[in-house]
Amino acid sequence: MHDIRFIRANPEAFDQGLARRSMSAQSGAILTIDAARRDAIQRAEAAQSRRNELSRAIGMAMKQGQADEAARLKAEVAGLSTVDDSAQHQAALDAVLSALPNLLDPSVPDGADETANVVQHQHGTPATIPDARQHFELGEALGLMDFEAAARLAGSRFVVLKGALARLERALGQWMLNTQTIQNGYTEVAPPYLVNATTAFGTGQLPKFEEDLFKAGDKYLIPTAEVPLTNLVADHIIPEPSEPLRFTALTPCFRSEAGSAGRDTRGMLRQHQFQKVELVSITRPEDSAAEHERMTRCAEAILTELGLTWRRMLLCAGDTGFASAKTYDLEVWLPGQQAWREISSCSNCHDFQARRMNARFKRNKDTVFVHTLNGSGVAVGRALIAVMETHQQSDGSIAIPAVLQPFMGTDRITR
RNA sequence: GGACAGGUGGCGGAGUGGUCGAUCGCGUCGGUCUCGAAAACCGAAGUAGGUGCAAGCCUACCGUGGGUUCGAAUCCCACCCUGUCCGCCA
Repeated sequence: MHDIRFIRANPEAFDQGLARRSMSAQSGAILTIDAARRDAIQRAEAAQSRRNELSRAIGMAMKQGQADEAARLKAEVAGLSTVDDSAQHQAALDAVLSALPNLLDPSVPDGADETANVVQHQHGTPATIPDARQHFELGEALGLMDFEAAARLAGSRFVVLKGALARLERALGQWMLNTQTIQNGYTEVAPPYLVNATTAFGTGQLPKFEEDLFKAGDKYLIPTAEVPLTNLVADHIIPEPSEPLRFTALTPCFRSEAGSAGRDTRGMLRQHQFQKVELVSITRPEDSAAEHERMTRCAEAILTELGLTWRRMLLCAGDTGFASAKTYDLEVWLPGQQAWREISSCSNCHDFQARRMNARFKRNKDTVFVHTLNGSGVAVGRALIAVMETHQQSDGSIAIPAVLQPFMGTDRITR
């Protein structure tokens, strides 16, 4: 959500910010609504003030037994105009502002799409495995990955994992969660997987992206634990966070994948349901940039310890998400697919979500909006894919990374 | 799902139609005292919007939304949430 006062004071800067996202100028239309809104407020409040004044006088007159005077004042109140259309103008303003994306951090490069993203760092070199197979080929050959069964049970974009692969998914989730809590100091949270509309609005899923969510009754299935974790501070004035608040959760995530029909239909790269370890930080404004780097490193360490080849991408203007001011994507190399694929996305949202959910802290006399950050630490389903394709053996078995062996009870998955 | 009881400022808890944004306690902040701290004492402090160079002034907010009234934290209606008991149930 944008600060109307910022737009009022800096209309050109605001429009230039939108232009970086290939959006047309909005400040003119916004300020017109704002002017009408303030005019309506002033008229309504003036009338209200006069009425309050007369009401007090009536009370006084009645107390002193001056019935005639009271009656005269009542008649005067009855003649007062009571129109208050400020709420309509406010609603119109909110509708416009809540649908506009966050302004970008100055360090974000220009560009229209992912081709303009910038490689920041690369760990390892893409392996060329002779006759490398993709994860679904490996999984089906092992008899532990069943897309047909999932389709019968639920439909497309689901998978059934069995035996050692089901256990591998569980091992990945447990190990990642342990790492983020024990080593990196995040507080483990077990949040609801369904949230109400207010919560979904707070992080920016609503109103613009409702079609991406699954709905159950009047609730929404979370598309990421970012939604409940970030909203933990919604509507709160917290103590000044000299050290960032850090939350993590391992949850299933549910996405309708509306609009991605035909993309990544084979395998379990793009599913309606997947596990993810999410990282969320709540910081002071001056701390969010450093926290963004720290959070990204917390995700990167996971990939390194799993023996994966990865690179950090700084997303360009056109590829940065709605609520984010700056995003790093982590991509892993998938030897079977011979491609880099996103496995984590770490975003600094500045105060954009904080404004939507009214999350602040107190500093001296001021109430200040917090900064919110979120990142995958990391996506479990995609980590499973990466481990399978990276550590596949010529006989079709999968070598288990050392860090996962205690959770697996074995160093290899075989038929 | 049914029956009761509740939802008030960071927390606890008063307040049942007329200067109530709201008594009080705890906690917080500033000060006095002290070498320093504690205790004690004194004082300050809600959120948002509008307006003004500013001091300030105005408006709204007592779960949410309506209603009654000149006037609502207080009365009425609906809904949401919490607690207790009952029913059902992993």
